[in-house]
Amino acid sequence: MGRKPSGDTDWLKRGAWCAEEDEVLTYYVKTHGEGQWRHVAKKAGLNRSGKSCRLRWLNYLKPGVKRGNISPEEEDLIIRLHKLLGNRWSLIAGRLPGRTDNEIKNFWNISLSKRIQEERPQRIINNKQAPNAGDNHHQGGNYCSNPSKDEDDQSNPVKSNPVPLSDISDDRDQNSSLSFLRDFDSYIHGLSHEAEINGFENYVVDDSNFVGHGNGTKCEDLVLREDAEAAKWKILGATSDHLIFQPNHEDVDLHAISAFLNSQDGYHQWVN
DNA sequence: AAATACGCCAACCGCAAGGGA
DNA sequence: ATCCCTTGCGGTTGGCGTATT
Repeated sequence: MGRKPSGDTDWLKRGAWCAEEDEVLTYYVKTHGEGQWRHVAKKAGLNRSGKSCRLRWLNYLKPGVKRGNISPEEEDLIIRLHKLLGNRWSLIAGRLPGRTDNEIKNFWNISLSKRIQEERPQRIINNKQAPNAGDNHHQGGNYCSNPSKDEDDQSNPVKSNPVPLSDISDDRDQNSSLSFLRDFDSYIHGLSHEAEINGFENYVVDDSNFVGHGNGTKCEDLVLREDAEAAKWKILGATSDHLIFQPNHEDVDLHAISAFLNSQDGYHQWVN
C-alpha cells in the first residue's frame, strides 16, 4: 500500500485490490488451480506480483475464508494457542477454520496483546515458576523453539518430554470431540509433574531435537513413531514449554473446543 | 466545520526453507 | 555443491475511517 516502486518492478500495481482484479484472480485460480503465482499474475493479466496474488487469494478470495469479527470462542482459543505457540500465526490460524494468519496477527497486535499485558500480573502470580525460569537458552529454531520476542510472555517454563501417545489415557470418552483436549490436558499435567520431580534439565527441548532422545529426530517424527496410536494425532507445533496436539479429525467442533477451554477443569488447568 | 489523533487492517517487505535443474 | 525459483512466514508500513479537540 503506497510503497515506493523500485527497480524493475515499476510496472507492478500496488495497493488495494479492486473488484475487477479480484474477479480476474478468482476466475484464473478456479480454472487453473493454485500455485505458480508468478505465472498466475502474468497469464491472468494482472499487473501484480506473484506474492501479491497469492496473498490476496489466500487471505480474501479463497473459498472458506471467514470475514468479520472474531468470536469470543475464537478469541479465547487464540489466547490459549498463542501462549503455547508464540507468534506462530500460521499454526494458530490453522486451528481456526476460515481465519488467516494475517487476520489473527492483526487481531492479536491490536486488541489481545494489550489485554494480555494488562492481565499479566495476575497470570504471573498464577503460573508456576521454575528454578531456571530466566535461563532461556533456546535459540530460534524451526519447530520446537519459541520465536516470540516477548520473553515475558513465556511465563510457564515447564519443559516437555515426548512420551508415547499410548500413555495418554484412553479410557475417556473417545467419542467426544473434547476427548483429545482432555487427553492433552492430562498429558501436559503429566509432563509438568514429571518435570517437577526430575528437574528441568532432563526436559530441555532443543531447536528441533529432544535432548536425550535426539538422534537428530524432529519432535514430530519422534513422537509419531512411538506408537501406532499416534496415527490418530498430529502435532501442531511446540514451544520450549509444551507440545500441542490435535487429532486428525478435521471436524473438531470449534465451539466445543472453546467450551472446554472455558471450563474450570479445562481452561484453568491447561493454561496454568 | 476543520484539524488532529488514533485505531484498524490490507498489503508490502525481507528472509528462510524446500525442491528441482 | 551450487544456483535459481517458488512458496510460506512473521514483522512492518501506510491508507483510511472514526473519534476527539
